[in-house]
Amino acid sequence: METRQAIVALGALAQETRLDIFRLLVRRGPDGLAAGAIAESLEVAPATLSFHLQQLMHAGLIEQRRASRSLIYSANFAGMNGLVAYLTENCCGQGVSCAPVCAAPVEAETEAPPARRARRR
Amino acid sequence: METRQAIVALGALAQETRLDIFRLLVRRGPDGLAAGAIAESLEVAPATLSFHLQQLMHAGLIEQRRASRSLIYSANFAGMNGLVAYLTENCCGQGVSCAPVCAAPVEAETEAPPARRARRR
DNA sequence: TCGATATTTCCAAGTTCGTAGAAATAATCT
DNA sequence: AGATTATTTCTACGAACTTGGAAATATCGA
Repeated sequence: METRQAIVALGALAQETRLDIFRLLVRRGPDGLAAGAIAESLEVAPATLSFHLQQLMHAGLIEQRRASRSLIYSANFAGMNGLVAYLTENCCGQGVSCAPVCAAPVEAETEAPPARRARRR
Repeated sequence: METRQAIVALGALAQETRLDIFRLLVRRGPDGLAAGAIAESLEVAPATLSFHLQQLMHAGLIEQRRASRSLIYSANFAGMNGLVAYLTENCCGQGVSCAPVCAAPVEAETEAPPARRARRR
């Protein structure tokens, strides 16, 4: 993922309503949710929701498909994967671990900065 | 990390100049870089740089320390860790993998890996 | 085709962000 | 103390963002 694209994705998630929308869709999984259902669930005006959905679409974080009259939105996990990958690759030190999910990311041999076990005072 | 804090951190990184600053500091490692050096390296006006540094500080993504007349800024890897943890936990499907570093997600602990014993959820 | 439903587009506020010149503050050196 | 260096704070302004009412568009059912 390029920096330009990462900035768009970060900006898309850096907004309360949009982050709520995205988290809702993530929890919903691949099935997704209709725009109307999202609007009702989060209590957002239709026009406002549509605006935010487009921002998330443009950021490559959600996908859209039509089911009859409804437009179903779902999280784009590949897109989110790309963002997390960008962050871990560009914004986390190589030696200094920044990946919380797995203990041994790539190379673990540099010194450990937060190693001192300061006992609680 | 709470959602409110995550939004602040995401917003801090969702800006070209600030992302440049942060990536520079990450590459620089724990030694960090003086404000003046950052301004020169990125060609940003001092007042503008100061504004962005405060945003990053407020987001908990960088740290500040004084060395003589200079203020040295360095990346806060723990803070970045918290952000990545929030994203993987809240914005990535459980079944659908979204962690690119390691293929097998291992019961992600909440935060603060090497610190004291982690709190139970 | 007509009416009903689901969303988007258009538009007009009000709000927040990004920028940088000038002045102020902090620390050091002679 | 006075001069010098390093950053921040104050300030202002244009740009970008957020919101939602009203109208337009798209699809479906009768």
